[in-house]
Amino acid sequence: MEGTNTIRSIPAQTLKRLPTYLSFLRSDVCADSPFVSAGKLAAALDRTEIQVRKDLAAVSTTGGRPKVGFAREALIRDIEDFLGLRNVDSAILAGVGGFGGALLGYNGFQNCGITIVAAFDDDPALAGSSLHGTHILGMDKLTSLCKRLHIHIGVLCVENALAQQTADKMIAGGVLAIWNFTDVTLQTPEGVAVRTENLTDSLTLLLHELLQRMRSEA
Amino acid sequence: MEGTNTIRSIPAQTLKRLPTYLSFLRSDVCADSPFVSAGKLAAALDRTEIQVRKDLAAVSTTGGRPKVGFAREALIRDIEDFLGLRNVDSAILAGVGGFGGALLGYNGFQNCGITIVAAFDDDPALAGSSLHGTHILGMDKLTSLCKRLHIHIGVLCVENALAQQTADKMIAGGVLAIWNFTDVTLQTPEGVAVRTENLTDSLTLLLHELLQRMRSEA
DNA sequence: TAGATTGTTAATCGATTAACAATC
DNA sequence: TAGATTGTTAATCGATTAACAATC
Repeated sequence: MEGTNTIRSIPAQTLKRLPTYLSFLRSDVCADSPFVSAGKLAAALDRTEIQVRKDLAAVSTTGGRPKVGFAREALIRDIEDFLGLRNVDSAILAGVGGFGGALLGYNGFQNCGITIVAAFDDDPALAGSSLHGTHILGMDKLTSLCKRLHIHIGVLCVENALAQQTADKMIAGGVLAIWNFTDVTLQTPEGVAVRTENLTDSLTLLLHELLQRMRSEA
Repeated sequence: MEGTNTIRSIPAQTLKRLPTYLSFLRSDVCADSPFVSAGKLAAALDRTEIQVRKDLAAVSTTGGRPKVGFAREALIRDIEDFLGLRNVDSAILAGVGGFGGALLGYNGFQNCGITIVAAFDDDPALAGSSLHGTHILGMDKLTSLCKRLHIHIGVLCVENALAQQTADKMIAGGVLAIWNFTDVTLQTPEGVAVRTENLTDSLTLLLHELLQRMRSEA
């Protein structure tokens, strides 16, 4: 119960919003002043001021100054620390078709301190080539390479039918976090973190919203 | 207050889970039997049985049969109806670089009944060409084409810096639903539905989870 | 009948919002 | 001082879970 090393725990919903705050704080829109108020963040991110204040209170170490706001730089550092960023890490990517190929050219990895050290694909025509500066290897090399280089992050962009087995290969290689771009709900052991970007589900929800609006308009 | 035409309203969190149920029900794993139990869904999708039962109760018109489960086909139809799918609709896509290009080859659109009728890009080298069977036009044509063809859905894949202004063009053309693949929080009028796939935020949360697990392991 | 499964009502839990106090 | 903004405590709201009844 004692000790300062305990990991602070914050509401799950607050956690989800932190990256949004972070990217806004880092953006040009904020760069003009060394201070940002909760109200300004709220307006830009389309949330209530009270919610933003509470969220920031949960992670800010220095707190804000009445009438002034939060020191931008300090707040950025607090959020980064809380999220555990500022760690450079390596990752591999499986499935270079369509999406996977596009992701190899995605800046976001660098912004998050991630380097894609290799990509894998079943297509023999691709093995040996490289894309956006990343080498492509056969899928059979995935597990061993992850083991050898102690890779903990895998990006999964294969077809749905291959999703589970490819995830299994990653896990066998020691991967602990999977960024899942397939539409499959992966079955993984306890220790493995999975984040699924299910585009089909997401599009479905957008269409639902559209339809509702068109209905209520009629 | 009276009348059967009122739109049923369900919890927001239930709504979010419906597409997941739907895609599982449609999948091969379910095809062997005409019935599915809440327990089976729960196990496959990593949720509690009680939650699934409550969610299904909210949308199922016929209800389930004790000891048997829900009729698969009927349940699929109920969810589709509720979500307002089974409407064919047209969409346009802006920004054919990286992601946008990959999305043009994405099956999910057809599965959701969406046809991408045109793509737009600022790069003059691309205008006039086509990719994955979709014509690419200059960005200046976006608004007028949307108006002319009564397009209501826009997919936004341009660079962050161009995000807002491109969204504005879509809205000027009558687009009512934007699928946003940029990292920008768009400012849009009331009537417009926006769904943002902020990959950077999502990756950030995955890294956070990874770090927490590695910490607690140590 | 017994057992599996659905369906519903009540209890708990967590998140958001509101109200207000504190401070520069 | 007055006003803007933060910070905290209490009230409301919604979602999840638990308990149990209903049914094939």
